[in-house]
Amino acid sequence: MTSESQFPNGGPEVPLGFEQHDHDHCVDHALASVEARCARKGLRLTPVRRKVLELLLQEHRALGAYAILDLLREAGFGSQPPVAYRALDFLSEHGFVHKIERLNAFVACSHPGENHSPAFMICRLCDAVAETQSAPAKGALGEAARAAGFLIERTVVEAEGVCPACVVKANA
Amino acid sequence: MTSESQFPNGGPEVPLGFEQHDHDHCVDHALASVEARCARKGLRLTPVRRKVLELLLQEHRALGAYAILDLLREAGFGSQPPVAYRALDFLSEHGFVHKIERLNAFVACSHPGENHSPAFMICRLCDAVAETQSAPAKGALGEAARAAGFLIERTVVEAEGVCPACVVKANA
DNA sequence: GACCCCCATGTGATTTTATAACATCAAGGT
DNA sequence: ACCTTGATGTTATAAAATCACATGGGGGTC
Repeated sequence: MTSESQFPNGGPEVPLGFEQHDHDHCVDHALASVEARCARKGLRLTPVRRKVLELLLQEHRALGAYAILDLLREAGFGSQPPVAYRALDFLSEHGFVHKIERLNAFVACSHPGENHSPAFMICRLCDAVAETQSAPAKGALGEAARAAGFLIERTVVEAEGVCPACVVKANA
Repeated sequence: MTSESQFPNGGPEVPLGFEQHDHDHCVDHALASVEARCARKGLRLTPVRRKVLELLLQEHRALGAYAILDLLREAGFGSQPPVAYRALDFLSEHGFVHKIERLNAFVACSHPGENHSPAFMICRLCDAVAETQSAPAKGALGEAARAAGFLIERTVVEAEGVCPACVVKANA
């Protein structure tokens, strides 16, 4: 397995996570991890579903359902919208991909753990998306919910702004 | 001006904010406040824009752009999508209404203050939406952004769950 | 007043995103 | 062999959003 020092100059131009890394390795690793989790839980990671996940991991950025659909077509799968949406439904239901509401687009989950409430940073200049953790129920929102008697089941947390790379470009 | 005790039994059935109140008064108050702010800032609160805001205040829940469009048509305004979207763009640009990304819908802002980063609680059973404040930049997300060098400009915070009224119904 | 510019509105057409409805098919159990 | 269940393929349609271009109204300036 290759080390990240293989890319002294940054490797492939992949913005997600705002940092460079050994991408092939990270795709393989993520796929293997999802396969293992599906096996453990008795979930069926069928060819289409696996392909959609692989595409999202490979692209490593937020893709619209129709962009995914195009890639599926190229890969020889069905090319009608429900094909993509059904795979995305499955994958996001189980936390393997996340929908970015703000972009109507989807990213592969970049966190290994089982349950997490993800938060995203979206660059308005280059559309890069980085995933991180949030604990919205712990802050002001959680307090308001408790006070109102509202039961939080799920949270959408998305920050829009400028990613480090674009900040540099903007100042150049 | 009427006091809220006018509705000992809850008044009109309006779920937003998860509480009952004197709705006519709150609409008038909000409209007047927005008018004042527009006057101060030199913003043009034109008839369509004012009407859209009024409709959202009156309905007091999240409305899709096309629902708004229908109401505009009934009120004698233009009825093509851009009419609604342009008014909504203006109103949300200036913080008088907010878009609920999760629902592709819009609500009137229920907070008077100038700048605020709103957060929303969305009931998955009755679609009621309550606005509250958040400080996402203060928690885990803010920390991650600082660490990554990401500049947050705007945040989307939406909690999905069950509102107090529907919790009661569900237990009945 | 005539002109111009800016901005908002009206309108038709189109694009993008998402779902409904129904037929087919493969895997696993009885 | 039969049935059930869940996944896929396909056609059609709904819902959300934008593009492009024409019209019109208010304020300036000369």
